[in-house]
Amino acid sequence: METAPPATEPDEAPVRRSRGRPRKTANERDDGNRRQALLRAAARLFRQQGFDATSTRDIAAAVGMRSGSPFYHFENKEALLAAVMEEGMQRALDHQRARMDAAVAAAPGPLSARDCLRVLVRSHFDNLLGPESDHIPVMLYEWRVLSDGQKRAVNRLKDDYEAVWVPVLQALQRDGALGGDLRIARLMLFGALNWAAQWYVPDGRASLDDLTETTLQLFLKESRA
Amino acid sequence: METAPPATEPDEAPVRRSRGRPRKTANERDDGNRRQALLRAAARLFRQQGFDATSTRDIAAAVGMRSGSPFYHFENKEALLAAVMEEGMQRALDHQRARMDAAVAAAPGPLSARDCLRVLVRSHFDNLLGPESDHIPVMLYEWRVLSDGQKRAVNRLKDDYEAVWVPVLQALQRDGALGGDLRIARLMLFGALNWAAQWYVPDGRASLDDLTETTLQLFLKESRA
DNA sequence: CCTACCGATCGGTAGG
DNA sequence: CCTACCGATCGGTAGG
Repeated sequence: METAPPATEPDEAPVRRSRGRPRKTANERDDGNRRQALLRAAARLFRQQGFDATSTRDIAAAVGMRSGSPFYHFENKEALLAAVMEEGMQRALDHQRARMDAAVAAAPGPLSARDCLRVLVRSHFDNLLGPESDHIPVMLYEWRVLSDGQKRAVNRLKDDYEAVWVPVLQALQRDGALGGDLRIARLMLFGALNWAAQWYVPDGRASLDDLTETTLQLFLKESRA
Repeated sequence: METAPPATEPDEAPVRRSRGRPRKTANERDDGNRRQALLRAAARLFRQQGFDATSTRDIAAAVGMRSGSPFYHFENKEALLAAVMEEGMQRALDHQRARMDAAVAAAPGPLSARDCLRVLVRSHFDNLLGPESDHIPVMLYEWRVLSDGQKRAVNRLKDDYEAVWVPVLQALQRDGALGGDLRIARLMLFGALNWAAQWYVPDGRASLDDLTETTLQLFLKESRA
């Protein structure tokens, strides 16, 4: 069953007339707004209480809807969770790319592997711990709820995300700056970073920049070169 | 309401007579068996499916009980979870101490900080990934379910567990073998280790010894000395 | 520890 | 997107 577009204009539509060209597809725009609101509320509640402990009624109430209405936007509760994760991963990927591009553009010469890692770690902390960043923790801690097909969809994005890291870690290992088996080193690095979702408090003693510096000091040795 | 001891002997009691001194408190012994069976089944199911997704009926069925019977042994579902975590933490602590004592006894001279860390990491992997080791992953991933009082009880054990690590990490940092802020380094180290509960498969390519070696190679630099 | 049961909650739907 | 509703499941209990 697909979600059909609403057949009628809501009668609480804004009274103010649109100037200039007509608002295209007021319904669609509203639809997008409500859908986005649901995703944001779901991400926050899923993170705070867990997927199972959050009822679709909780989510509906958080955005001022009645209990049945979320199912107008999402086929079921699982699909809502999958959408939270996919959007989170897509945004994380976009953010990572933007940060890398900006760093490359800002640097006078080519970036060292060390500099690349700094950018990747810093943007990872943004994605994990920054404002409005519940999506990724939800992905990390509610993974098992997804169906196999949903996992595959999110995994495609995760692969893209990790693909940026691999050559950087390889280069660091070649330089002797990173020890251990590469695959396990990567998993442990992500573990160290992702674990911060469990203990980091934004107003605490350390900023995300501080975390980033500590990460580099902890994981990198002096290069051979 | 407290769980009262059963007023009657179960009539499926073993027919064989006890020789020697009478089995003291046959009920108690049986009680312990059933309680232990519930804890094991609960740990396994909580880990596989999550706390909320596991019904007390699932747990009862797993040990051959009817739906209401777990509540003879545990006041409620939360208390069962708390017991799983407390037992897991207590056993982990015992295992850690035994491993350390054995290493000290086996060594010809005093243990280096590096050797201590190796023992601690290795025993941590046992606790996290070894056979019959669902309790600790459950503790890591269902923490938020506990009440404040339950958290406090488990935290006392966690503090004891971590207390063994702190001087070792301090010594390594003094030697220049460990970089970064000490508190954050500790959290990141535990993150790297604990994350393995998400990806490690026992029959896979790496043994727990392999994981331990990679951990040391990844986190430790050459000592200054 | 079982039998029999209850009240509450929940995901989801029909129909507008 | 709301109203009204349903079937299923669940944690937990009384009484033996």
